[in-house]
Amino acid sequence: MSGRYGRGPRWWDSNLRKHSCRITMPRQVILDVLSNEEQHLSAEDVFLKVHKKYPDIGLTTVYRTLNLLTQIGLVVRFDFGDGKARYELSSGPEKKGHHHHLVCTKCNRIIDYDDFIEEEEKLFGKIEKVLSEKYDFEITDHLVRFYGLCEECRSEIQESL
Amino acid sequence: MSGRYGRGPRWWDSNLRKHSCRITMPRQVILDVLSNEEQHLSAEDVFLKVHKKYPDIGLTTVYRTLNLLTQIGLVVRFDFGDGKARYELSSGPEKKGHHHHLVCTKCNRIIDYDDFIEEEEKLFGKIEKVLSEKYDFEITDHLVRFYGLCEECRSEIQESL
DNA sequence: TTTGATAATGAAAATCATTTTCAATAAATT
DNA sequence: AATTTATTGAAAATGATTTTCATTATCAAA
Repeated sequence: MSGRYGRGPRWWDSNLRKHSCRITMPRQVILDVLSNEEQHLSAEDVFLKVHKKYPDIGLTTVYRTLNLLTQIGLVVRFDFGDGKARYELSSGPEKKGHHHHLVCTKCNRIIDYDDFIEEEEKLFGKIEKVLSEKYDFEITDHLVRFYGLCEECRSEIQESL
Repeated sequence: MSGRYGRGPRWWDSNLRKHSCRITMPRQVILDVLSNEEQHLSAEDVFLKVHKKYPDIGLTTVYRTLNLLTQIGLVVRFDFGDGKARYELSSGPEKKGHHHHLVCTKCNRIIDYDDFIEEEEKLFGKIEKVLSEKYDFEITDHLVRFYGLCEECRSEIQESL
């Protein structure tokens, strides 16, 4: 509810307008939170951060906004299998760019990496080409994730022996 | 509830015993369903198939059993982001072996592929090695998924223009 | 700038997949 | 066959997310 959001226009305004979405305070605040955050936040994480400064913004709106932003492509949604979805800004000046994940199966820590080895990027292009032809499938994106144990969890296990 | 399962012992019996799990009828039936199925079934899918022949087996047991089987490694669980988990036999004579997925973002169809191009397998070994060292992370598994539009959905879109 | 149409919001209720509880039952060991 | 204890099913509980609906704010037009 209420008022206008303090700071000036943002780079995503045009993005919202393009999709004929109104530029509202909750949307601005939620995008601000996302753009100041390097981690993958759940809807509730976003809500809590938003709530500190703007207690009037409800959880429902956070969900609705995250869905909207995902649909128009400003945000990417990940499911890491712990029951709650995570969201991350996908484009714009603060964007992270394409990256892959390391997921610790013990503590659920997620490490992003985008320092691909040279062959990695080249090969994905090639794989996508081969697969599109073989399966008549138009590939638009890919997801790569490595599962295992992070250093901390490994040492915990060591100690308990 | 009730009775004993008709057919003789199965290859997974030893697997269950190893983990001191009892070999019960619901478990046998659920494993039979999974081993006769090439698709990725949701818990409810499994329940419905099981229910046809054994209406006494409840949905709760299906969930519990799928969790158990996942824990002992007989089953792999996937989250494709549509809100329900999918399960698939991971080992044994009928097993599928490691594979990757093509996911249609329109109709949610999932295509499995395991006819990797030569470089693909080689490269993943290499990437895993580099990452384990760089991030001090012990990699045990990986997940690769390509998103896009399957042929049918593409032609639907064509027609609607 | 004010106005008006309508998109967006918040609170509460509804959903939906999955988990927990608990008393009854069946599997394995004796 | 008897005993122990894991497993089961039904119903209730949970937790994330969505829907409903009356109210409010945004933006385009006057």
